[in-house]
Amino acid sequence: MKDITWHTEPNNKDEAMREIIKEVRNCNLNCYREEYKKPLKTLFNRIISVEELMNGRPLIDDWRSQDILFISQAPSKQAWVDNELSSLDNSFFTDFLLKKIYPNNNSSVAIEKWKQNVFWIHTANCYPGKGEGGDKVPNMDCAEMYFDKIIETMNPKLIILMGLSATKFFTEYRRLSDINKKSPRLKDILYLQYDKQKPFFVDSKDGTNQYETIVIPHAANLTKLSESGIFAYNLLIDSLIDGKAKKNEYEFTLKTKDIVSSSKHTWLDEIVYVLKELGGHAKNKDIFIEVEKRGMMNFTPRWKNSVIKTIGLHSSDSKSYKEGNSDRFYKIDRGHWGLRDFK
DNA sequence: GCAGAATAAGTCGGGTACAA
DNA sequence: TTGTACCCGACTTATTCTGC
Repeated sequence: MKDITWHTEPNNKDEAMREIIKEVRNCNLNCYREEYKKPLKTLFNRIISVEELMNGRPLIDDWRSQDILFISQAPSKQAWVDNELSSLDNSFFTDFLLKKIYPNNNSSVAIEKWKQNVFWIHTANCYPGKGEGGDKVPNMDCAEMYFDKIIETMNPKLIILMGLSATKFFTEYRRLSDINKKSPRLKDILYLQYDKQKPFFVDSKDGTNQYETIVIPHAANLTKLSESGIFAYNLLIDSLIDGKAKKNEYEFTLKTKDIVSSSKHTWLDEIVYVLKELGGHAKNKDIFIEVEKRGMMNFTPRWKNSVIKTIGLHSSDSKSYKEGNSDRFYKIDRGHWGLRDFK
């Protein structure tokens, strides 16, 4: 990770943000230019020439003292050549999102409200070029240069990460809460958010601050959203919608998952619980009585063997101990076991 | 490029048999 | 009664394929 040093006095926030934007717009690294080899056609049959692509400039939102930070992958080709955040006038915004967030306003008022609240940046500020399928996935150079500067200076109330590319910078350095894998799939991130039924947090670079963060899937296919994708958009709309009149104003229905009932209660869980109940240690006979009394488990004809086997698998005092298992129990005597971390 | 489906490989928990 | 070995099925994770 590149070293970034950026210190901002709170009362200089507006000035500092404008400095960052200026720095982005004046960037002369000319990334991805080798990708612009032939003209490209847009969805509406507009032909974009190589010269137009070459003349594009790094694209970043204007500063209006917004308090929400929205991060997506990269500018579209038309946004790039027009040097305008096209997203502000595409159908996803005007026909869907803005209508849900500002149901009582027309499109132009809704867009203006959105612009006043949301500061929009990309993982890459330049158009990354066209790949075999869609646009190429940008590298992390821009993100590494600017994300922390912007977050630390802006101190946003909420961060919205749209699509896999936007999450990559934060998962790469384990800064998205509850995500321990280095490159998780977007699907898994969305499912975890759905499972928790609440947003994530992104840690600041120095770990002293946390920013509430919602991850949403790319909006290209709203009709094919998974349940976790629908939840993500509900969470977003719920967070952005103003005031208390927010209920029942959007179409998605939130289905609450019964997390408790889906979590599995294993023999290990049961034995640990029972040993705690029995004062941190007990003889097998007493463990059996307590387990039977609780009636939480599946009692097969040989269930007592399962208890003994499970203790052995999780005790380095046993020959059955399996390397890599948690070492939860210690042997006091034959058929007499204690719980290691009992206090 | 992205997401979902299908498939393969690996891991874990549970059940049973049997020896000490 | 206790401890261990073996087997099986369920679940998780990784990889590949396919369609948009």
